[in-house]
Amino acid sequence: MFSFGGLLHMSFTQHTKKIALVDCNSFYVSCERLFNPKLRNKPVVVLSNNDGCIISRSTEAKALGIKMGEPYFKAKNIIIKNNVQVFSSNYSLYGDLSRRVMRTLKRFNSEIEVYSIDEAFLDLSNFPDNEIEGVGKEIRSIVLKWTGIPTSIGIAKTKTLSKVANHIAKKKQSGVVSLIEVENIDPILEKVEVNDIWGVGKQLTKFYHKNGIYNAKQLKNKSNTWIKKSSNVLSSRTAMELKGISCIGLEKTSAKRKSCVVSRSFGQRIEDFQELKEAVASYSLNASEKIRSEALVAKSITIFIRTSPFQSRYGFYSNSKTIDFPIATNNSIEIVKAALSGLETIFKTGYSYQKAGVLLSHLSNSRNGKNLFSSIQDEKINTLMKSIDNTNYRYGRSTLSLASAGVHKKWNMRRKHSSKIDTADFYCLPTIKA
DNA sequence: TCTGGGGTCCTAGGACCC
DNA sequence: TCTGGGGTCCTAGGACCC
Repeated sequence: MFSFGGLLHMSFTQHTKKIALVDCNSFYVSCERLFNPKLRNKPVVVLSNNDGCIISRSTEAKALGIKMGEPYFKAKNIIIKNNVQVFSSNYSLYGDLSRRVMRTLKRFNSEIEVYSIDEAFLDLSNFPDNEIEGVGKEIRSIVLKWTGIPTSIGIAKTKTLSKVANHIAKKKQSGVVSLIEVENIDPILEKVEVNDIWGVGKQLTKFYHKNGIYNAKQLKNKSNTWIKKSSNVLSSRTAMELKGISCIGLEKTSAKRKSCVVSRSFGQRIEDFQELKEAVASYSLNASEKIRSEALVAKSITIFIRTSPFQSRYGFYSNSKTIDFPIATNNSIEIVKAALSGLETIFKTGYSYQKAGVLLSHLSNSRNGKNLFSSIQDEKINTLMKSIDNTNYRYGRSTLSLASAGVHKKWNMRRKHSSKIDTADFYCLPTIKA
């Protein structure tokens, strides 16, 4: 009896599930700071594409009251008054640094889930409970030392709880919070507002508030059947996870993606059909190239255009058209052709277009199910696509393009504040003046 | 003047079948 | 005149994430 109980206890402590969420602090700002140490301890923001919104803020910028996602022009006053440093986003830099961070994390457990450009879940169940906080601190300091990127780490029994822990860690000096050995987490959950829970967005917040649920403790204690009945399975999963029951597994193998979108807001509004065609052709080329690089083919394409939803005085117009390919493809020429024919059907004159995009969907592996009709013609096209991709890889995107994608690209997005740092491009190395 | 982009999953409801 | 019911599959749209 005794030994049985002991065994049970042992196996239990050994296998306590421990999920860490490692999240880079103000990631894009941290990346810019890495190459410009003068930015340390100063307010810095990074803008979205087209210099539209603020999507990353340093602690100092947050303290000034600059909001996440706020349009740049609305925050301009605060920015100028406080000499906030502003950067256009530089995704090739951030992507590169992200890979360095992830590579470092893999040293602690090769099976990690890279959840986004600046976040990863790690399974740390193999470490003893009472050492877990120390392990977290170790991870944090190694990542900082090897990549220069500061992180926050939350550790708990489920992904949702590790998000909560991470939320708290962000405000702590040590940057690491573990809920593993906390006997009763209710007092902690009580301080977490329901809208700050992972998986609870605007609509659910509204719904929960209507039902008297304002914090994570209240959601945790709500009956599961009620949640499932009045909301959906995702919500009930969230609640279970708050209870400490793991329902959302780690996705260690990066699954093949199912769709691929390329869309942009224009630097200037477009009224001219010809220009719109150029933009759509250019996005189609990008999307085709992307799926080719992942050895995927698309079964269908959706083209969409719209005017600005913020300037209704000219009338709002938004439309899309989906076209199926007879045979799944990743051939640029075919994809551009379909995109332009789709565009013809939805374009209306008299509107000032603000944004367009293409969505390739029903993606599948290009090597499986080679179709019966593949011919010498197809082989030729494949060879052509390959050489376009190689050339563009070597000499920069859009060295080789299709005429329909245009040359002048008046619609190209604004990037007034780029740091122009590209860790993968020799010509972008910073120059040092003697 | 100026408001991002790229994903995933779930569900309701329609189409279709027997 | 009366006009079933249950199952599956697919898709569009919504909600959420970063």
